[in-house]
Amino acid sequence: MWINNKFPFLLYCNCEVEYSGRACSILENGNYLILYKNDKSLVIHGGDKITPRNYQGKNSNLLVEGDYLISTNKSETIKIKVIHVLNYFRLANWSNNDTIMTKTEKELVNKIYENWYCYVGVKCEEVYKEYMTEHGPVDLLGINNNKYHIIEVKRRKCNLKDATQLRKYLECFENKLGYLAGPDISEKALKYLDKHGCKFISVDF
Amino acid sequence: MWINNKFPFLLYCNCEVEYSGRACSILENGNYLILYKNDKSLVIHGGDKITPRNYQGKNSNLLVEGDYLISTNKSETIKIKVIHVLNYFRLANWSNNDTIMTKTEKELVNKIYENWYCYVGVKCEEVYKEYMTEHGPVDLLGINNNKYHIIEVKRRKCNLKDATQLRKYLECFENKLGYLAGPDISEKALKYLDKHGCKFISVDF
DNA sequence: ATATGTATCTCGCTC
DNA sequence: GAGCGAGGTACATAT
Repeated sequence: MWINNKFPFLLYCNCEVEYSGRACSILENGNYLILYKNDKSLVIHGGDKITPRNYQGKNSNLLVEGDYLISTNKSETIKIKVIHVLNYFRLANWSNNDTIMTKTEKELVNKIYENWYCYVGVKCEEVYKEYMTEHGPVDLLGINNNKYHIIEVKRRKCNLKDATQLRKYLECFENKLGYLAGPDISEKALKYLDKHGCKFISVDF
Repeated sequence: MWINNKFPFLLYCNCEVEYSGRACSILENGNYLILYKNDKSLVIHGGDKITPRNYQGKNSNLLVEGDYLISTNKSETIKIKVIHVLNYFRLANWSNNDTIMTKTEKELVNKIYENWYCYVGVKCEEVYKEYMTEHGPVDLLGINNNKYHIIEVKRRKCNLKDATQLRKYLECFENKLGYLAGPDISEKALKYLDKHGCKFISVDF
């Protein structure tokens, strides 16, 4: 057989792919790159784009039936008809290290937290990070004289969706003022904030 | 040199990766799989997970400087220090075909559109798909006796975010009734709908 | 080019 | 396991 049960492996081949599960899809005949990883996740990459043509999450099962590779995971199935193998080898000692990120949302949250008055313009007796509400945790909450200052922080340009997310949190308080904080904001989002008496805070790295 | 300027190619190697751009990241030394595709996109895959450890969008530039691979795209830079090449070859005739999907949100929208009374329970003189409002297009809008029936459709289980999205659209109308439609709904989302006088419509493939 | 919304989102975290 | 939010989201589409 052209495949053994050793993994992780890489298979570059001419094939066709059928998927059925949450959705359904067909990938017509062509040359694609198939990876079966350490965590038993499966990805099928085409000649362009970053995202795979098809995939299966970790702990998927893979078995060979004649010329077919059959991948199953819960109620999702991928059927690969392998017509011609172009390249096949084990990816020995493939590393599972993760990328360590900086410039995260947490950094921006801390920046506002450490320089509260500078960004919010109101001195608060109490300031909380990740304050839990009925609708989930708010990034920042400051309390001044029984008035609640609620801040939703984004590390990228804020959009309309972010503004509505803020509003969701505002519903949890009575005497309140809402803020959306980030490096930039879209016009629609700014208008929405204005309309609902909320403010935008410009904060960057 | 261990690399020529032919692409698309595949490189399995021991390396370290540094990224700087919208964010910053470091990937410590290990064995990773690097793909440079037809569209000049770059992906660096680790031994687990579906998503790449690092990537560059289409039309990125790639050049070799000694032992370093330098990828640039607009203001984003990836620097790969290649310590040892484990495998390297061209991916000749790599196909750019896309997966053809079925069971999409559009199908569900059409299903409700075609069987309006069956799902909504109200006969409407006018029914529109993708009806444009100040806050963007609503999936479905039905008008009956000057009352507006607004439906937000999801192909998967509906959540709280979906319910708040619906509410955003409702702000654009006066005499209105809101609906969230999908195969299933989370408890919190259902409670939220209830609280705001909206309904859930169960629709499936 | 910018803006907006979807995704078999994926992934991590919390309950 | 379900639910919720972040993401250098990526990607398609409309403007």
